[in-house]
Amino acid sequence: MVATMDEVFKALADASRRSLLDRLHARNGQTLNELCEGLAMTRQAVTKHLVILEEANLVTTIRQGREKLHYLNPVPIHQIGERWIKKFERGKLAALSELKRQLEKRDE
Amino acid sequence: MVATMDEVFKALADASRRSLLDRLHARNGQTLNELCEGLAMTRQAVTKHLVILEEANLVTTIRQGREKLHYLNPVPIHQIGERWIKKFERGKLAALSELKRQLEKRDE
DNA sequence: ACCATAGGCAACCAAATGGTTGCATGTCAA
DNA sequence: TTGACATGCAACCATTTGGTTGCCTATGGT
Repeated sequence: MVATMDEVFKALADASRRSLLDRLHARNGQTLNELCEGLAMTRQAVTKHLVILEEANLVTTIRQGREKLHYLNPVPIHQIGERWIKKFERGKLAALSELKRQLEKRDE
Repeated sequence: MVATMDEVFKALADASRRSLLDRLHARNGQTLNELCEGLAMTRQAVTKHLVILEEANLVTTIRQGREKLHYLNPVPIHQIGERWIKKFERGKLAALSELKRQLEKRDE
């Protein structure tokens, strides 16, 4: 349950998994079969992706009878933004101007 | 040179590569050998990681004599934040309250 | 000119990844 | 209670990944 940031990054590395998050973002609380619709993948492949997303705490599930409802948990995504991306925003301009300076120096 | 968002996500998925970005963030414009220092990895392994970071446009290099200087390019990181993460920030509260509602419903 | 230094290239390897098929289990409805 | 439907589990497979070793090339200093 205590997903590491590494698990989140790894979970987000796959386009199919990002697409599943997109689908849940469009409509939350879908069943496995609903999430499979229109995908060029077997149900079992989707299950595996969903397990990885669950382990990264990006998706939470609720069993309801024979159905399993999948809910997007945006918190880890938000944390990536706060804890990781923002670190690189600071000094962004400084880094770029230094790069520009070096690129110009190269052509002297 | 036109790195896809998929390349960026994949590049960020590896902890060693994120650590290399951290090092460049701490001190920009390092050589390959400098970036290797203190790492439990051969130089060739680091080279491979740097190639992946370059292909994702996260790192730009300048050849200077026999040295190759590596510069962090924070733009793709910023774009992930803008184009991808922000999408999930919207409706974050809505998603969480819906999840809470469902969790409560489960226990009835 | 020579040698140490910085980096590049290629072959190879084990493990992880993303996918499949086949079968088992659990639940709802007639 | 029986069948259809929703999901779970496990074995298997090809490809990708992250790493290694060994050798080659290029540049700078003495």
